Amino acid sequence: MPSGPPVRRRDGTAAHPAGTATPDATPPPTTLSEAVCGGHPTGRHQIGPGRGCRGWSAPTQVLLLVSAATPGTLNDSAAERRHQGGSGFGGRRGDRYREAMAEATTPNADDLPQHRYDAALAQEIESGWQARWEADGTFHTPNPVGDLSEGFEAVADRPKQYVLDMFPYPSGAGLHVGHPLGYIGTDVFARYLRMTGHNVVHTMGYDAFGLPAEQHAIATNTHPRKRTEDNIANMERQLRRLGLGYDRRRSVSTTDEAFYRWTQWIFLQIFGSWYDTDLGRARPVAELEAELEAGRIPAEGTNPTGKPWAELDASERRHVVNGHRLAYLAEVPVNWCPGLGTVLANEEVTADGRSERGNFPVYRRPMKQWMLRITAYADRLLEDLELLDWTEAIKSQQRNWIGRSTGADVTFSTDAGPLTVFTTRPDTLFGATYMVVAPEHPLVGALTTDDQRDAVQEYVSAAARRSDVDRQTEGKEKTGVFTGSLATNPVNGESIPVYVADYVLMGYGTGAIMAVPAHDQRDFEFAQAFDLRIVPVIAAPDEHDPLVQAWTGDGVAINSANDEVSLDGRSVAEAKATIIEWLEGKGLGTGKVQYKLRDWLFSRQRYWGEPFPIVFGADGEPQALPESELPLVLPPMEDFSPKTSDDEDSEPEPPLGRITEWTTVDLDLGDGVQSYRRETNTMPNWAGSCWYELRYLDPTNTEALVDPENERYWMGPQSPDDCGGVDLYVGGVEHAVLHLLYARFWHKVLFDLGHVSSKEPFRRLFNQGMIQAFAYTDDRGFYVPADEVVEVDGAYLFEGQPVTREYGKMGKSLKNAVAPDEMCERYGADTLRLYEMFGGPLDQGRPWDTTAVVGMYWLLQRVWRVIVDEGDGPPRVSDDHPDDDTTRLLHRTVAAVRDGMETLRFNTSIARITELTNHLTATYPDGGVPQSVAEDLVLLLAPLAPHIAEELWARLGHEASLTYQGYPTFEEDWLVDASVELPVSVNGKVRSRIVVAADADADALEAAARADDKVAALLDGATVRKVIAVPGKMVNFVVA
RNA sequence: GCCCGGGUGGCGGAAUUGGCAGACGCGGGGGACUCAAAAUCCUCUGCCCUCACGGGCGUGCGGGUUCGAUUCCCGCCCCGGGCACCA
Repeated sequence: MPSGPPVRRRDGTAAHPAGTATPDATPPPTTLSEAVCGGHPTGRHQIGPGRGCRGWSAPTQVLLLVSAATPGTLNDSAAERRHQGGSGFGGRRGDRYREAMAEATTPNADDLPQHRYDAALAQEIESGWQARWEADGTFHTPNPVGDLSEGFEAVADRPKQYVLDMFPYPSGAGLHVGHPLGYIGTDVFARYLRMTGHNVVHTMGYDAFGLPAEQHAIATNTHPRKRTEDNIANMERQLRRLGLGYDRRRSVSTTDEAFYRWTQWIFLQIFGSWYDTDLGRARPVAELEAELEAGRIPAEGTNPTGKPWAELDASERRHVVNGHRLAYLAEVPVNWCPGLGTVLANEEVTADGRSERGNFPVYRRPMKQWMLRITAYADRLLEDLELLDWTEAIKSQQRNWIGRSTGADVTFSTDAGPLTVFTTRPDTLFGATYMVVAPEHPLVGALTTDDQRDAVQEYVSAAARRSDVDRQTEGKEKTGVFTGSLATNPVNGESIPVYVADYVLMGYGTGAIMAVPAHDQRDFEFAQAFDLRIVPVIAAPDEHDPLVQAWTGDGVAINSANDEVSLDGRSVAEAKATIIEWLEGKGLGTGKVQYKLRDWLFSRQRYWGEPFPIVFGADGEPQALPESELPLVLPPMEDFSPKTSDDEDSEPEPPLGRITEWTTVDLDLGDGVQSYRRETNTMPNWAGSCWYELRYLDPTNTEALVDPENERYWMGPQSPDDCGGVDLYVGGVEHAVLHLLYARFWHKVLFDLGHVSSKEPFRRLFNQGMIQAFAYTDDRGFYVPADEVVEVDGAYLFEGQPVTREYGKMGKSLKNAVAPDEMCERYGADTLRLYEMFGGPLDQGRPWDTTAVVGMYWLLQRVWRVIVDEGDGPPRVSDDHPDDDTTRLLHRTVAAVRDGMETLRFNTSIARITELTNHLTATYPDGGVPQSVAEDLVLLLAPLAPHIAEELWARLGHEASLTYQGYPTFEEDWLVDASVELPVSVNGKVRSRIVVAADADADALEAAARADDKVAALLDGATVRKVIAVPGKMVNFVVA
């Protein structure tokens, strides 16, 4: 390890490198094995009396790290610091910030202890250690191979852990205290893992393409790259200040050319493959071409000429192959958002038909756009959820979005030809009394009879005019028109009318349904409105009124038999199986699985995104750019604003299309040099986040997106049934069906093509809660700055006027944001970290309460005082052995703190550390805490409050950072008391307590309980019916 | 409407999952030290009755299982989130 930055003594007289002994001091440990007390990683840091490694303690060993980067602060005396206004306010019970700020200067600062842990000292410690960690590369983690592999052999035997945060969009507003909740959580966990002997990869990057940067750039007339880089720099500064232990060499931004080169490369892999449904995986299109050559029949709809492969020309063949690709161009109904000037994915449109970003209206229109065939993976995306350690909430959202339904396709005959429907209830086929086709159904024209033509045409065009928004807001009243045609029910030969109605959607199933009003509520409502027959075919319970609503529950089939098959008496499940078998035998239908998931609309008409590595030849068919052309760099532009409009019928115009010198290019793609037209759309901002976790593992690799060996080491399956992936992924719940579904899809494509060994990108997902805060409105309903509101006798006042309190998201609009920088200045980053972790389990939302932060500040001050003499600064620990009470509490604390760490319930760890600290201040009011106990306290605290822990560790005589120090361990023997106090209850009510030996058996417990005065009094004269004595738990007497 | 979460003091939250409800912290009350303050420390703080001793009630509500329920079962209520004419 390189030596640290210059180290200053507190009085500024002499500088020594960290851990270097002052002349009159006992030398500090100099070798690694000495310093780590038994040797990390496999060795455990033993606590308790009698362990071999004694700490080193000398009064003159007063080391304080000061940032090398801020030499100006080196000569600040404590007194000077105290006049800078930041100190002296945090420690007064009951103080409010504003009062503290008002008395910026503390009277007679020289009287204050020189070594008090106050805000100024905390910041000095923090910036000093942040600088040293950075200079030492403390959090650099080696890879098995490649550029970052130096030093891997030394850690190769450790278990690995990949701890990941959802990387942020670098917003211009900067962070508020709600943002880093998850980052602090992963940092605490990663630090704990390092101290328990793991090789931990942990870093942070930026998801920087997207609309806000572009919109802001347009507004301020700067290039989005400039804006993005400024925001990233600011965010890095804010995060650095929190002491987050990242391997910064691994940081990436999705907007880096070196990064999006590989985003484009992955797109080419997707474009270059097709989904083989027989094998259930993606394969390169070259293999498809070989199979087509060998006689494979092209997939339905991919060969409009109908000619055999051998007779197709090059362009026609290209068209056939393009129709199979996982990335394809298609004219489909898309979400057109004129207000943003771009199309959007289904996932980016809200339920009421508006854009998730900007809240502009979205219209469905057919347009030719890039699609990714995520539907090919619907089954695997659904099934593999079972392999994941995710919350049920997120899994169910994904299941819901994928929307798998099993049922059957059934074909009815009509005069216009066969009409196929999808149904999940083929068991109710005998109850089908009419049919409905969607207004957009291709058979509508053919089905419509002359006398119905006017009515149908009017209905269809009215439906087309209405946007999805209108259809939704009009409620669920059923409308429709009879087409004039009849269809034949294949199971009973009945003629039933065919209607056109907009409650049937073209985009799901076949766009046509068989209607069973007795057993489907929507069909029931339509049948009521149009006076259609309702034939029950499932026996409903007596209390069900068939005239009020459909019976959709279970039951036995009735009225369901023809000459060949009878469902009568069978359950729903049996009836389904029976009728599907019959339909398949007759060629009238097939069992079918249907999904709600649609293919992913992947193009955007925006500037600030990855350009597609695609060109179009003379035949208009898309072709891949050769890999040698990557990265295809986003060309510079003066005016990159999108063409926005409020006109629903406007046309998308990608900004890149305006750079005529860029849009055409001469290339040789195998047919000699020809002129090609570039794709001018860009990728959606989800592209980079679909794979960034892989790039962290090998950020400098120029040969591959990630070296397979590095991927296998960090993300590969750990056992035969393991899907592999990141060991812990922490982020907000808002990405349940966007990023998390897209990333899984890309990862599975890369898996199929052999680029990764893990089936899933994120093995374990943890959703951190959101920090919310109070906000206040005045009598006009306007928000007032929350930090200027005061509480007086339960009322809230702003500038003397009463205001109304609300509770909501923290942010600019509610004027209730609190910046982490402000907390760092008032208390230090360690206090902020502790406060954020103390609020509750990481997955729970919580209110922000600035007045409560001080509790954690006081805790750190107590910890500091346990170890450091506030007046002169030397450690005030002793070489004494701890007494048994202290040792026992220490072991219990260690056990509980470890448990909290492992379950991500850091709040309980902090509570236990507080208890230990309070015990030490009470037991050793005048100092003299045994050094071994002090060291364990510091190590316990280290993942949570790393700066103060490092500083105390150094002051206790250790040279090396404690980052890789072994975390304290406990011994079971110390967890049990010799005697325990147990409750004694009579008829379930606790009446007394007895003290017995911890291992007392049931008889001994009962005897001790009966001997208790209070219990004896209660039992006197009563009949004891039963005695329950549970050793180690309690005694209960049941009396008459 | 359907699907997921979740309801514990004034507040954030603990409780090894069937065995002392309320750890720890904030807020609040009282006190020590001090000329006074700051800093620090001690102490009380679920609700109700009682001068007190003590007693009663308490984990959203109502039932049930059990010697014993915050924990398990049944039925409701409320809050948060997601989906929503998906056949």
